[in-house]
Amino acid sequence: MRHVSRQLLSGGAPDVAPLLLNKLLVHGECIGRIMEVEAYREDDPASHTFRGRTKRNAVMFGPAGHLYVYFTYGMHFCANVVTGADGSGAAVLLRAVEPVAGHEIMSHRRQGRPQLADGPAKLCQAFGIDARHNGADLLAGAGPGLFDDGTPPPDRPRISPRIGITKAVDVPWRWRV
DNA sequence: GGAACGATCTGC
DNA sequence: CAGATCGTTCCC
Repeated sequence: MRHVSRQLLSGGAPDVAPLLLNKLLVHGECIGRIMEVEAYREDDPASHTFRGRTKRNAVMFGPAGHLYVYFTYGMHFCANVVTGADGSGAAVLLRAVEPVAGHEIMSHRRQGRPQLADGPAKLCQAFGIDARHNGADLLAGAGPGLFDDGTPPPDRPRISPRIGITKAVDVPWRWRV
């Protein structure tokens, strides 16, 4: 199994997002197949980068292949794969993965709840992803990684507007298997 | 300095 | 459907 290529992530977020479906998120013994994603980019009112670079969103403006982790609602972390050219302020939000391995530890981290990773904050909790992983390189080294096991993205992913936002609510940048 | 608000989840 | 809970952002 090999890392996803940096090249694959170098395009615009709405182009890259559907290509991440069926890729594998790996962290420690936990493995999950990506089932749902959303795209965000700099000219997009719903994006954290819309109002320019800040300390919080700096990673999104960095090179593709790094992890942008943000804290929200006072208690949740969400994880994004940074895409596009260095300086472009775009990323793909990981909204859901299907657990492939590490069910036991995920279930423990999720306090026995049956839904392990079917939401952006739930998957971070299940995989033990938090602020320490903000900026991590997903394509090299230890820590969380993004892998390709040869499973292609779906030919006809479900496409719909993004969830939980209040701006650009009709932009259809949500893809799911 | 202060207030408003989340790319959410859970339990009622 | 409302409450939890706090860092970030924006406005005064």
